[in-house]
Parts: sequence; structure tokens; C-alpha cells
Amino acid sequence: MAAGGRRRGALEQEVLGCLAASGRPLTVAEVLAELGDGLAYTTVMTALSRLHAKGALTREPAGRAFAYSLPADPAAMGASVTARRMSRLLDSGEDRAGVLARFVADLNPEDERLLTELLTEGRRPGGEERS
Amino acid sequence: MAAGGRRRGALEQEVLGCLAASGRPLTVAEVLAELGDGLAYTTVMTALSRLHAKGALTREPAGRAFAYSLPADPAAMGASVTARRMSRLLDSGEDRAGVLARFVADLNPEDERLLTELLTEGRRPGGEERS
DNA sequence: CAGGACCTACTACCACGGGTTGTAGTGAAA
DNA sequence: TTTCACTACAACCCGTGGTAGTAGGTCCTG
Repeated sequence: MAAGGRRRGALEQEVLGCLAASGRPLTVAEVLAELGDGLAYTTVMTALSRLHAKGALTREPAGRAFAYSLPADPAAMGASVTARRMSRLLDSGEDRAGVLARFVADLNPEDERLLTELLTEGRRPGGEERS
Repeated sequence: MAAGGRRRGALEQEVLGCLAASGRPLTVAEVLAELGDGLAYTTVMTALSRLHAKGALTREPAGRAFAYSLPADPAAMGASVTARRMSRLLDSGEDRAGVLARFVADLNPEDERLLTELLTEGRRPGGEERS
């Protein structure tokens, strides 16, 4: 980060603000134009891509670009980010089944009920891209 | 950490080594005696307690002390640590159900099958203390 | 058709700060 | 005296986030 660059998280917050103000999916180029800070295209692209990778944004193809948007339910962003982090932890280990077994063992009965429902009735949160 | 203290992770490794060499659960005092480094009781106690808190060790009451031991299957330590980290992530959020729903949505069919089994047949890894 | 614009994935470097770990004291209880 | 939970401080370092270039591919225009 060169002198004069943003504080940690500041760019991401600006990007999120753009998307919230827009109310429709935006491509990297559109966000870049909105920010108007002389940033490199790839800086904004990386920010959007990272936000998507950590579950904070959804994206859909728009021509040969991607258009990024906030989750349908913005309040769900936190849940999505946390879930993705959990998934990454699960992926980082070697004994996947062992991890899952222990994770489940620590759940409370309410959680178990919910999971059972989700797994048996195939309910899924909708509208999010599967990577 | 005062000058001459251990590198990060070294104390934990020594403690784990004690437990592995012993082959039976050890109390803080016993580990302290084994290490024999002039450490404060509470230093060793904190190390053991933290290892337990992150899922690396199990413990059982031994009088008014706790006796710590490696998991029954030492290979399972990694899985236990990862599972605990996942649990802590889940606990850190606000929308528990939303997190779980999204986490499950990202699982592969094999994982789902396993989870379904665990949840419906009540299988649990045995011998570990529930906190 | 060639060149430029646009886009992505990949890569890389740097700053930073939050989480982890070593160390240990205190207070209360047994 | 021993033990635990709680608390606290300092050092460290890994993951995160800002920044941006490169390579390869697609599309559009002159």
C-alpha cells in the first residue's frame, strides 16, 4: 500500500457502498468509474473478486464480464462470510469426515434439527452462485 | 515473553510430547514436573487449558484437578482442532441458522450423506468431553 | 486484418493488525 | 499448599487487504 492508500477495509467499504447505492449488479468497470480515484482496474477487480470469494457478494456473468451485487438479503452477508470461512477450514484439513463428525457432535439440538431439515428436505438458500 | 523464552509453539509441542510419552492422562502439576524448566505453574496450566480449549486435548477430572490427554486417536487431533475452529466461527456470528444453511449448501453430496447419517443415527465420535 | 480496449485469472509485493502463544500474577476455593 | 478461572502483558506472525502488473483471451473498430 503506497503512501496515501486507504486504511484496511476502506476500499471494500467503498465498493460495498457503490453496490448498495446502485441497487443493481455492477461490473468492475462500472464500480471503477463510480469510485473515480485513479485506481488501477485490477485493484477494483481484485477487491470485488475477493469479496465474492469470501462470500460477501454474489456475481453473475454480464457479457464477458461479471456483474457483482450484494446478497438479496444484505443482512445475510455476515452469515455467508462466516459459512464460507467454515468451508475453507473444512477444506484445509485432511480428515474431512472426522472434522464433520466432531463439528456435528458439538452442535446443540436446535442446530441439529435445522441441519436435519436442510439435509433431508433439500432446502437451500437460493440465488447464489455455486463456485 | 521474556528473553530466553520459547519460540512460538515450542511449549505446546513439549507439552504434547510429555503426554505422548506418558501414555496416560497427566495433571498440570505432573506436566510441570516433567518439563522441569522453572516455569510457573500457571504457564503450564494455561498451555494445557488452551490446548484443550482448541480441541487438541481431552481432559477428565482427577480429584480437584484435571488430567489431560491426547485424543484416543492422535491422528484425530487435527480434525478436532478444525472442528472447534468451525464451531467458534459459527458462535461468533449472529444468524446461526443462516450460517448453517449456507454452510450446508456448499457441501458436496458425500459430505451431505455423512452428515445425514450422523444426524439421524446419532453416531458420535466417542470419549471426548463435551464442554 | 491489426490494433486497441476490455476482461479475467494469476501473480506479487507491502503494510498492518488481530489472533495466537509464552509467561505469569491474583483471588477464591479446597 | 494446590488448583482453577480469570486476567494481563508482550512478542510474534500469518492472514487480510490495498495496490497493481502480466499473460491470455475476446470483442470491436478503423
